[in-house]
Amino acid sequence: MPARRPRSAAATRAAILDAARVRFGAEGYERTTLRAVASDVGVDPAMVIRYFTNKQSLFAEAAEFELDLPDLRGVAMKDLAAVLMPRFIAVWEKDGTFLPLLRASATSPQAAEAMVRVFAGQVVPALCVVAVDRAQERAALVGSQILGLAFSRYVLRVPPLAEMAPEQLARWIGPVLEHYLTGDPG
Amino acid sequence: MPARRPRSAAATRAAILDAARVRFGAEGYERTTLRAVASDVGVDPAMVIRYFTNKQSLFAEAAEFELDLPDLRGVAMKDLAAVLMPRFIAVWEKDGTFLPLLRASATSPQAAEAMVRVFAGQVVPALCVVAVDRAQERAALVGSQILGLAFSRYVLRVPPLAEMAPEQLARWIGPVLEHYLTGDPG
DNA sequence: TGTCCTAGTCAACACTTGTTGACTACACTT
DNA sequence: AAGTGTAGTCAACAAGTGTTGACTAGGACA
Repeated sequence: MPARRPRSAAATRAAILDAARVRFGAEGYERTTLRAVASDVGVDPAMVIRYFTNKQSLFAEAAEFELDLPDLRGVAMKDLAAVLMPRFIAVWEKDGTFLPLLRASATSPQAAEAMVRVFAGQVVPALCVVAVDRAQERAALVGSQILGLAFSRYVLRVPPLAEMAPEQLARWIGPVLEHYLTGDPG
Repeated sequence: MPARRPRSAAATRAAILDAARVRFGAEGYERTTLRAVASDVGVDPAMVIRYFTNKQSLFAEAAEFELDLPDLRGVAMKDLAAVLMPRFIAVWEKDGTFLPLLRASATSPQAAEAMVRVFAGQVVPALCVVAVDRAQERAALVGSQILGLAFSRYVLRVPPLAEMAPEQLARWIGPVLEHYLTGDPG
């Protein structure tokens, strides 16, 4: 019998959560199996249920995250992208929680709702201080571009976008954000 | 025994394909079951296999589509969005083949590749006639915005975007396309 | 030493899925 | 009326899923 060296409950719970994030992020909700997550951690599948009761609950916890957008007051319109882009990229690439949610939201209505909540709760407020009118509309447009970028870069891996440097990306996106936030279409 | 009224093979095949498109579009690849598709058509699951041999093949056939982008030569830059947007929206809303592919590409590498192929084979060439240099890069950026829009509007159903009129959408997007196709960031 | 609590395993359940192969009703030919 | 090809059904398999409940090693404490 190989010596069984029990860690603390909190440690395994955290390990499971981490593994789940990676798997959900790489393979999406349905293709991620509890058995795979468990085996990543080197633990019995039953443990996953013990600590998270459900696959759905596990996902819900794995997909919760903070964007931590900086305060945009006092940032010049033309510098907006340069300020925001690094933050977005950091969140995207932490292989933490964004990708799982993005992937899952394509097929799961609940995940889609969660995504909308993140958007409404964190992106819209941050942009409200720079968009004078029709904030919802403007923020949604900004969101659509940001989301499309994430999808093209990390999910589809469209060559030119997947390899583009963050600064270059910011230079392209900058005028677009400016347009969405201040432009005035009929 | 209720009278069994066999249709032509081609007819059922087509019916199955249609049902599959709807299901794949609404629920994604993994959550779509052959049994559900079959029951939509009112037929035995075995028929689906008989005509398509595989779930994967069924999907592959269901997700093949033509964008039929118009020839953009002679279209003024400022009218580009007004020309393109209706075409995109038509394809998106036909509940034909775009949504299945978009949804599936979030979790299936093959679907993602298929999406990239559509993009490289149909979007890039159409835009090449209006983008002078760095066509790949410019087209990819345009694609990211278009994709993000589709995702926000049809998958996430972000309120302001889901309900926006196509013309309004075109007015917002217009300057962005123009920027991506003609702008010059360091 | 004996007794709990806790982190963990084990084996199995109930169910769903894609897929198969053998069978059957129907309609048209002869 | 007999026969034949085709559109379709039926029942089942094999594999994999989330989930459960009963059990066990191992340290802490009395």
